[in-house]
Amino acid sequence: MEKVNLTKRDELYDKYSDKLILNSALNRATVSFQNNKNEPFYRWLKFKEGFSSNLVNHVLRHFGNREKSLQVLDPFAGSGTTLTTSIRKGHHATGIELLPVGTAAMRARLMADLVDLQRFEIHFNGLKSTSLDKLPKGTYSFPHLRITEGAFNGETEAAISKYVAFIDSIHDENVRYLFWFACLAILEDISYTSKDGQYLRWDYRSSRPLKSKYSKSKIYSFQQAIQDKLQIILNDLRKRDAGKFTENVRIIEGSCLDELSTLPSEHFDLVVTSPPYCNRYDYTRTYALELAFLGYDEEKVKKLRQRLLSSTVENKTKKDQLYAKYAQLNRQVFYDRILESFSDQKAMHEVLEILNLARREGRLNNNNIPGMVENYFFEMNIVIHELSRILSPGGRVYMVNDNVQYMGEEVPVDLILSDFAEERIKTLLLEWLFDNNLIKEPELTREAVYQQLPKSCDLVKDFRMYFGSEPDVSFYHKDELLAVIEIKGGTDAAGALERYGAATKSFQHSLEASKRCRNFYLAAVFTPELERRMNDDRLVEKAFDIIDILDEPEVRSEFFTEVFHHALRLL
DNA sequence: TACAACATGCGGGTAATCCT
DNA sequence: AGGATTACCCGCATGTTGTA
Repeated sequence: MEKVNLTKRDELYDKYSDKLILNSALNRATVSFQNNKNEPFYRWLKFKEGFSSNLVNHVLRHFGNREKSLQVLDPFAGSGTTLTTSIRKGHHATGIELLPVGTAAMRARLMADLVDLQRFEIHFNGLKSTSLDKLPKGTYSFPHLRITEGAFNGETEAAISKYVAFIDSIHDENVRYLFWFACLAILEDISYTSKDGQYLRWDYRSSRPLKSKYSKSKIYSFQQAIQDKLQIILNDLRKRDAGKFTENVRIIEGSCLDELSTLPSEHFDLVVTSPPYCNRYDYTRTYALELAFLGYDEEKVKKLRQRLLSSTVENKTKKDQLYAKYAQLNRQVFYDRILESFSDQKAMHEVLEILNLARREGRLNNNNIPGMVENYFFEMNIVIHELSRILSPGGRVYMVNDNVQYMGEEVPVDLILSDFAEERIKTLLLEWLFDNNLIKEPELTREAVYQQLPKSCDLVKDFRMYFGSEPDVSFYHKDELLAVIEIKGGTDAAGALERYGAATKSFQHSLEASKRCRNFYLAAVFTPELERRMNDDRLVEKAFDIIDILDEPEVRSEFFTEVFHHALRLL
């Protein structure tokens, strides 16, 4: 075995070991499309990469019953499960999606609100009563890409042509769109291909020269598939809910790397999303049939591949264009901060070093893997920073992701991304200080803080606040230490005492530095034993539940009162 | 036994570098 | 200089395994 240095990833695991939890309510079926495949509306397009409406419902329940309707965002909206599920519960939803297959599915959902049911049925009955072979041929031929060539047998290919000619004669725009979408949704079923992670896998019956004999379970005839699909759509249309989707959903077609920066700060309460994984899957290839049907040629497909969040070995870096974009927006500081936190991510750089070494020694099966991993985290870092800017106080992000392995090296995607996101509570403190005009530095603006958290900050009346790691936050008046805050986000009860133990060291230091110092302990879990220990030690002036601070305005204001009024006497 | 947000590999073309 | 060799990029494909 080769000798590798795993410390940086081990350190990251240690840092977050008490925050990792297993939740048996969220299983494989929930976080994938499986739970959705028989659900009305969701089942129109088999969007394998999606998660289920169950997951979104779980998150909405977990987020708690709020009086007001929430602003929900999905920056990687896909076929729109987050949006559809959220508005059903009375919320407002915004979705960003670049893959045209996804936006087509969401457009179909909009049409579902608008379409005239009777006219849909008339055309459906018309189609059922005539055999497709008897219809005129028309001029349409399926615009194949290189990698879709030979995906259909002759009969199916002809049927598609005739069907497209048939729907061209439908005058009602909404009905026509849904009929067109039905065809898009059955392309895989009627082809020799199946979507298989990174590429299309071909059935042995196709005319392609293949090394292995893969047998697709069932290849449907066009007539059968289209009728089944239209029937499902018709059944679901009868369950539509009076235009709610159209009224309460906003769909943005584009890349969230471009679009998030156009959204207002502190606007969204909840983000539920599933970004692409760092796993080499190339959706421009698995969705090649659909893209061809949508009119994408080779060139357009290539361009689309490069615009998507980097998750394939063929993605080139977007650093330069993102720099140019933020320069144009006059937000270089934000971009620089992202660069900084990116270069500070030691576990990721540990992985990159190992992968680059392997590449130099010829041990990688594809030499673009290090570049892909780097691009992925750089772009995701931008997404996370933008999300933190547009999230309202108390807002949360729920993200489905997975860790990956290359050459046996695990990349802890979840932890790296958590680390990027951890500054939320510090931002909250700064926000409160701004609200109460307690910040002295005139050049430190609210916008600047969202872009870059300062390491320290001068407050009025000779007070000063420092951000660090041990302690997380400290307050001085002139040279005297007056208060420190330790933040422990772990959620498992078993680790509660261990986390407190680590914090006591920092508390003891602060008391040695200044007897008047007040210690605040913020944790996500309090056990009876922990309460007893804190009572005995008398190190902690006051303890708060992090979740309560984030969620309950009264607790938050009590926390601020304790810190700024009682401990610091700043007010 | 079919199915997977799973994991790893290969061939051909071109650019870069080496060698005489 | 220019032919030979190597490195790298790009596009496309197959192999493996746990689970329901």
